[in-house]
Amino acid sequence: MAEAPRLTESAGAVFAVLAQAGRATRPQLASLAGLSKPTVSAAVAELEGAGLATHSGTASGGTGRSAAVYGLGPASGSVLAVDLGPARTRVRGCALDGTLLAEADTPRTRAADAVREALAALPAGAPLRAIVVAIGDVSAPDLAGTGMRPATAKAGPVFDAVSVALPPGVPVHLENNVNCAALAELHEGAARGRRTFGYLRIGVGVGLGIVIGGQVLRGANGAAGELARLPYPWDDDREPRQEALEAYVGSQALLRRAAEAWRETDGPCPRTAERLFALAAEGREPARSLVARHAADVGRLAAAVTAVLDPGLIVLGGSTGADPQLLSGVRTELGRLSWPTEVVSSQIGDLGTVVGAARLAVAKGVQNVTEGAQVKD
Amino acid sequence: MAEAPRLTESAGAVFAVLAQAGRATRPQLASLAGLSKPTVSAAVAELEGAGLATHSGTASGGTGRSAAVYGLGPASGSVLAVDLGPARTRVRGCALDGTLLAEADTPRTRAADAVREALAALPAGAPLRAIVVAIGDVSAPDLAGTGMRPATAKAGPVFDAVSVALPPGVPVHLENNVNCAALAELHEGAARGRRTFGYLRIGVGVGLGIVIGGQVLRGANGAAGELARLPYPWDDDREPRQEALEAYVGSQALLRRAAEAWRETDGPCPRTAERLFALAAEGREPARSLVARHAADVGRLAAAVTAVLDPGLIVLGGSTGADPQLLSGVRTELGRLSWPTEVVSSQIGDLGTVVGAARLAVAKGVQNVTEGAQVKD
DNA sequence: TGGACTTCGTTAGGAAGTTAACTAACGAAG
DNA sequence: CTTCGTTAGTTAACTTCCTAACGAAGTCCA
Repeated sequence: MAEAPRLTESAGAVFAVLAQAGRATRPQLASLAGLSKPTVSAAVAELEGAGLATHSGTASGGTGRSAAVYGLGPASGSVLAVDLGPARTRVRGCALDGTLLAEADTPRTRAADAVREALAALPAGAPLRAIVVAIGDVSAPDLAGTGMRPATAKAGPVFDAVSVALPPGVPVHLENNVNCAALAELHEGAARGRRTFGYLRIGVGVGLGIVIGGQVLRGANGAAGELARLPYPWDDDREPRQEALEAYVGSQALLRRAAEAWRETDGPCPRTAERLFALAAEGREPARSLVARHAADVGRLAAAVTAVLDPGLIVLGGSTGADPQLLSGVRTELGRLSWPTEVVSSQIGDLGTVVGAARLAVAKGVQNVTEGAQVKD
Repeated sequence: MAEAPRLTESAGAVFAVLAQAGRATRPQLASLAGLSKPTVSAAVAELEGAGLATHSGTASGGTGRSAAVYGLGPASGSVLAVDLGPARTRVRGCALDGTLLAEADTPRTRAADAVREALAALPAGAPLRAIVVAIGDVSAPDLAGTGMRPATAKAGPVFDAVSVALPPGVPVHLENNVNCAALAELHEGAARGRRTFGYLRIGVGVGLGIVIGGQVLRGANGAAGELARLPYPWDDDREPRQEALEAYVGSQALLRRAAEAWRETDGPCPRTAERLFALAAEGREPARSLVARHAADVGRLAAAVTAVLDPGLIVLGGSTGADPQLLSGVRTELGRLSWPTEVVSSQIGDLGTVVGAARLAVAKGVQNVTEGAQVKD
């Protein structure tokens, strides 16, 4: 790769806000970046020269002279987001303004194919600036040196399988899938406009994505939000066991309790959480009481989060957590136990993880441009 | 008050690092503030003119020309820290470099006297730039408008009693006492050099001060770290009750359990937690097993914190929590349940709260100088 | 069609800070 | 006592960005 033409500080700032806005006029860029008009003019000229911005039409704002509109140029390049989900692998390629450029979706086993497919669909001439891989595991610094690796064996093999398909020389960032989904809620979901909130995901397992001041909180071991480790059961005369909480509040446990509670007269016992919730929505017993009970359990989980963080907002997500049937039960239990805290359902479904990973990748990619060099971490 | 002579940005930056360092030469200021020598020279001249800095001797660094040393000037003023503790009220007046200028300590009932005493001992000519009041309560914005007030009735009356003694026109900041103690550990205690940790205080009640990236985390309601609201008891067949945890793990509960476990042959039953710990230190039963049990309980509390935050370090404080006898038991239980997390005992005793409040007040005071105006929040 | 008005973008002058080079002051070695 | 190396502080030229003012290019309205 040729000499990276280092940008001046103001040009970097303008590029960052241009990427965020997608397309903008010079006066808009000036106000967004907090710079003066002459400085923005100079910066735009610089970006245009480097191919990082292009003139893309004009905008007439009713009265007055019409302004030139700028968008990202071809040299700005793209980023890649990979969600190594439990069942499917989802890949997205995006421009630095967040535009979707390529998409792929395969079964987990064909993860590398999905990556190759998406890479092939990206524009060839421009640089790939960052890769974010979302995994259902805590990640740790790679012992070898530069990169990151999943901390446990859980996500290791799939990650390795995908790694071989990734182009060399591009910074790869590992991120927890719940954290990614939280970012998706922050940017285009139920937590838009917030600076601090918790994204509580309830499905087969439980997890929490913490956003404080617009930033994901990762923790010293990248394990912040790993609620499965909350002490449970916990009472004067009971010893907590490791990971017992997940076995209790996860969807497996929900189905197990359904099997126990179900009578012959209740009809066929549901095999999936979705089916159980559907029956509950029809008001059928014992589905309804099981779901109500589940809501109280989730409310307690939320109370544990609130007791520590007091985030002000909790977004419920995940295969069982996102169901609006839970909302009132969760709110009641949380209100009973803890601080006034808003509770809403996720607005983004299964795609949350890729979407959030793409947001993160875009942010890394923009950093890569504005800081001129490879971005570490 | 006369026209506040607004400082230039660089002079403000230099003042901030000078306050932090206490005394420094111009080259030191340049490197600390990240400014060039000429700029620092200009800034120092500006500060000296405003009385915010004074020449205070020279430092010869072995070889080469000896540099002029500067310290804070008389116009830099002072700040006040007030700890409204459950038994005693502690007040400290400090210069903006942290130097202790005045100190007072009275029973809780004579809080206003302590404030007046300390105020009288502060230099008269210079402005009082900030007041921080530490209380054992969550604080909320004052309904009247500008200030803050304790959120519940718990600390309200004492706060009002102190308020009348505070000079008008000085920004008052309320802060939770546990958060203050956490700041003390951060700056001059067991968490020195850390950026993120949790300060777990166990005494009559339980509380957690959270420091992330050197900043105290307050939460949406100022209630972050109010662990008393953790769901407890919690099991498949048990309903959590509000505030039940504090009644269980607080020192009252410890003494209640001691009374239950004590036999005639064990000698006199201890009336205070200190006495119980002393007996345990001698290896006497049942004190030893009660303390061991308490350690496991604290470990579970720590595990709840770790599951949410993964802070990497937990500092144990408070009347029972700070006892080193707990350490190994807490570490064992925490290690069993959660992530690798360092656990150490507090290095600062009862003074932690005032010391931390003073740190906070100094920070506010420096902001007050560099930003020229009243600092809100 | 031609002001009147509004907004865009550029030009000119100034404020603030940086680098580079120079002078000033101090200690130690000859 | 001089000389040399080292560090402090100043001066000068240059960079970057801002404010202010002006010319350019639109819309609105008679």
